[in-house]
Amino acid sequence: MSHKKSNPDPLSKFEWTIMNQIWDGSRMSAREVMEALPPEKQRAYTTIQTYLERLVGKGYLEKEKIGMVNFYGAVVSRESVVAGATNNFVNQVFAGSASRLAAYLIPNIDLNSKEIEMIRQLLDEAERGDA
Amino acid sequence: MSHKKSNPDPLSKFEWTIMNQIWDGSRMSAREVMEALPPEKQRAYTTIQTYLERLVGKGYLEKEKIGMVNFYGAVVSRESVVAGATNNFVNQVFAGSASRLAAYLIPNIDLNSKEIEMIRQLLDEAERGDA
DNA sequence: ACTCTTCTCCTACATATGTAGTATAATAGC
DNA sequence: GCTATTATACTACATATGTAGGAGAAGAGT
Repeated sequence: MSHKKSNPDPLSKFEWTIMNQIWDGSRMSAREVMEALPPEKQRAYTTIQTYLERLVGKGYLEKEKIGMVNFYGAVVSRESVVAGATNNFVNQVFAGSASRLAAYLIPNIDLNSKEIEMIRQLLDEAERGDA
Repeated sequence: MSHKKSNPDPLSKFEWTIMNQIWDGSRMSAREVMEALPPEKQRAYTTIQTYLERLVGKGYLEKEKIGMVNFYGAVVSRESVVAGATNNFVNQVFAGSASRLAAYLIPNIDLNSKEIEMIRQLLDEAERGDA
């Protein structure tokens, strides 16, 4: 199998911010998204609306009007978008070598012992080739 | 220690392409950069020039004119830029959790046994707290 | 019914990014 | 010395991204 259905246009910085809210929650209105944003990411209400509409245009969200209000829900899974973005990032920054990224990452982040255990676990599985 | 000297403006996609060439090599002219680019990244000669100049403007490159020709060299280390970009990326896409990124990464990339060993090694060191 | 609030829809605009053309200067070959 | 090549400096322009204002509809409170 190798037909990787490619996602829509890549997400821009603030588009990620919006999408993260909706993926964390579910179907949300502009107001709800706005209220869920942390203080440093607050924007004008109509700015949120603009992004929501652009994301519909790009095929990331669908809109459903209930009464007077539009609700927006994700139509692409976070997983697939994250996968695509990670790939792009690795290509851009680590010249395609994900293991180079891993090698960079591990010593440079704070991992607690539980996380370290978890990663060991994953490595074991990767080694055995469990999918 | 906590004064992280923040890099200039973030690099855009094609700016990364250019910077990677220069980091891979060293001081290069526009023509040299152009010739070093893989076929799918070929652009008009003046496009390369434009990027080089923008990168000087952003503080990533310095320009030295030798005879008629400008040569461009990096003034920020690849490491620091990669570090910054990785941070931004992790924040954007993995909501700040690098271990979540690791958890995503490990099962999703092909690691050969040498790389797996290397990462185990790194985990051991991280655990012991060797800097 | 009138007013305040809160939506939606549409429009606008600055800055960033991708992409390259033109005019002009220097140089290398005949 | 004239011509072809190649480099620089400057200008241009489309699309993307960040950001938001205004007009007008709908509903809430009195």
